[in-house]
Order: sequence, then structure tokens, then C-alpha cells
Amino acid sequence: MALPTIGYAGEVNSTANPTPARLRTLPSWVINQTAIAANRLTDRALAGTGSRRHHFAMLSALDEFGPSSQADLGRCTGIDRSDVVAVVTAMAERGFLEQRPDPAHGRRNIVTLTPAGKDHLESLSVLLADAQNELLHALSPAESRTIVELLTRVLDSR
Amino acid sequence: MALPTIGYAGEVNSTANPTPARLRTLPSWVINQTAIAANRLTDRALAGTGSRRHHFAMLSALDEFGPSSQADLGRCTGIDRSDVVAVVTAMAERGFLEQRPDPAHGRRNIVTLTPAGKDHLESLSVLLADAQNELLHALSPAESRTIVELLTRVLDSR
DNA sequence: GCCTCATCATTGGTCGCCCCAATGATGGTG
DNA sequence: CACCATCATTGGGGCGACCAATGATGAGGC
Repeated sequence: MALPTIGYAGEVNSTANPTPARLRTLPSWVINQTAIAANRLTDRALAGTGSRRHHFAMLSALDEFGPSSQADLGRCTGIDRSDVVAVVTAMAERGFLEQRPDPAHGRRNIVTLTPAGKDHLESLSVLLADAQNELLHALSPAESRTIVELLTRVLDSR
Repeated sequence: MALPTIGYAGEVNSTANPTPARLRTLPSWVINQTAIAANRLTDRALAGTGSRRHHFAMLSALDEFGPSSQADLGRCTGIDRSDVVAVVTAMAERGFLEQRPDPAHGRRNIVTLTPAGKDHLESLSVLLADAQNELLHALSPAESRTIVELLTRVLDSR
């Protein structure tokens, strides 16, 4: 069983640096590396907006579902309740949403999207759409849909 | 333009918590959420081995390419050079690899996989294979291959 | 009506990972 | 020989995922 060719002691796998097959074929690895690239692109796209991915997620949920409790916001976006607190207060300070106690449920806060928040959401959406194109420019639209569909099935299966 | 039905002020999106469409259809979001799930599974699979994902990546590279410099290991696995240092020293202490200066290049270290390291790599491989099955059990083998192929194209395009 | 349990917002903290900057030593290039 | 690239290494920053605990408050069982 010949080991991969190492010319001599001095030449040690130089300049090429391909990814090992064990990683290249490991789904979790490929998924994670792609996520790193995706996050790099989206973070770059959102840089300068004062918002980050979590903020966009919260605004999206509020826009679609209307006023919600923080617990519900956390659940539907996959953000831990603890972290929702920071995001909500930060965006409330910027006037993108309002936080008031639920008159019917003493322990619950109702978070509401403001018009300014809706505007902010739409501007973030545009920036993120560009990032998606940049990320997936090697794929056809059909292939992009396939990726989303397959990964969604993976997510829904747990 | 009717807003999504909110029954009344008291009933605030309770108990259901679907993912907002803006997130569900955003490739970077779906990819990232899947990566979070994948990392949870792999971390759980590796728990108790004393190793983590980075360690497996390094061992894989050494196994496939033979003795390598730390810089090359970092490049082919996507791990920052700074972080390679910690991984190498940790695994050297456990006897899984050896680190010696390159006689031909004074500034370079040559890292070599030991037989114990190879054994460790194989045992980690088994655990990770199980994690992949758990992650992708909702997909057919062909669909799993498709995911890896498409994501690989995304990765290679940058 | 009371007791128990679940849920809520919030605080505080941990840990891993990605990333960057700088440094001293060394090689390679022109 | 001077300059620039590369090496291993140190140190640190920042973010995101996660966990535990707490006081206040609802809901359901009996």
C-alpha cells in the first residue's frame, strides 16, 4: 500500500493544499464549511447597517406573524430566549420595534414592529438577496432551489 | 393587503411557531441552521473521545497527504494557522502525531501521524459516520450525494 | 380555592470557533 | 546583499450557541 507520493523530505505537500477526501465527502463538514462562507458573506452584506443576522430574523418574524411574545420569537427563529432579550432591546432603542407588557398575560411582553422597523427589514432584505446571489452564483436557479429543499427536509426531520 | 391573521390582542401567535418565510427561503439561513444541527450531532458523537472536529480534520489530512507542515495543514483543512498550533500540540501530547523541525527548512515544522493517531482517526471516522446517518436519515443516498455535490460546487466557486 | 407545575422575561456566564495583528526567525528572489 | 514572503507562535477580540437560575405570573388538577 503505497502512501501518497511524498517526493523527498524537503518537499512536503507544497503549494497545492487540496482538501482531504475524508473531509470532502463528509456531509457535516461540507455543510459547515458552506455555512462559514455564507455567514461571511451575509455578515459583510449587513456590515454598516448596525444590524446582524439575528436582527433580520426577528424583524422577519414580526413582519410575518404580527406582534409576538419574545418566547415565540425565539422559538420560530431558533434563537435562544436569552439572546432574544438583547436583540429586542437593541432594536427597540433604534425605534424598529416596541416592547410593552401584555395586558392579558402579566409575565409576557408583546413586541410590535414599527413602520421604521418594516423599512429597515426591507433594506436588509435587499442586501441579503445580493449576498445569496454571490454565494450561489455557481449554481443554476433550479439547483439553488434543490439545495434549499433538501436542507429544509433535513431540518424538518429533527 | 390583509396582514396575517392575528385573532385578538390576547392570542399572540401561540404554540405553533413556524419559521418565517423570509428565513425559510433564504439559502444562507437554511444552510446555517443545518450546519448548527450538523455540528450538534458531530460534537455529540465526538464527546468522550477527547477530540473535536478540528482534530479529525488534521488527522485526515496527515493520513492522506503524509507528513506536512502546519501551514499546509491549516490551508487544506481551512483552519487558521493560529488554531493549528493548539490542535497539533494537544494531539502530540496524546501521542497521535509527532512534531519535529524540518531539517531542510529551518522555519518549518513537519508533523507526522503515528500509528496510534491512525487508529484514533479510524475510530473517530466510525463515530462520525453514524452522525452523518443521523443527520441525513430523511434523505435518500442519492439525495445525500446531491447535497454534498451542490455544496461542494458552492465551496469551490470561491 | 389552593397547590403544583409550566411558562415568561431577564441576568449572567461558559465555551468553541473564526478571525486578525504582530513578532522573530528563516528562505527565496533579484 | 537587501527586500519580501513564509513559517510557527502568541495574544486577543468578537460572535454565536447554549445553559442554569430566578422572580413573577398563568394554567390545570383536585
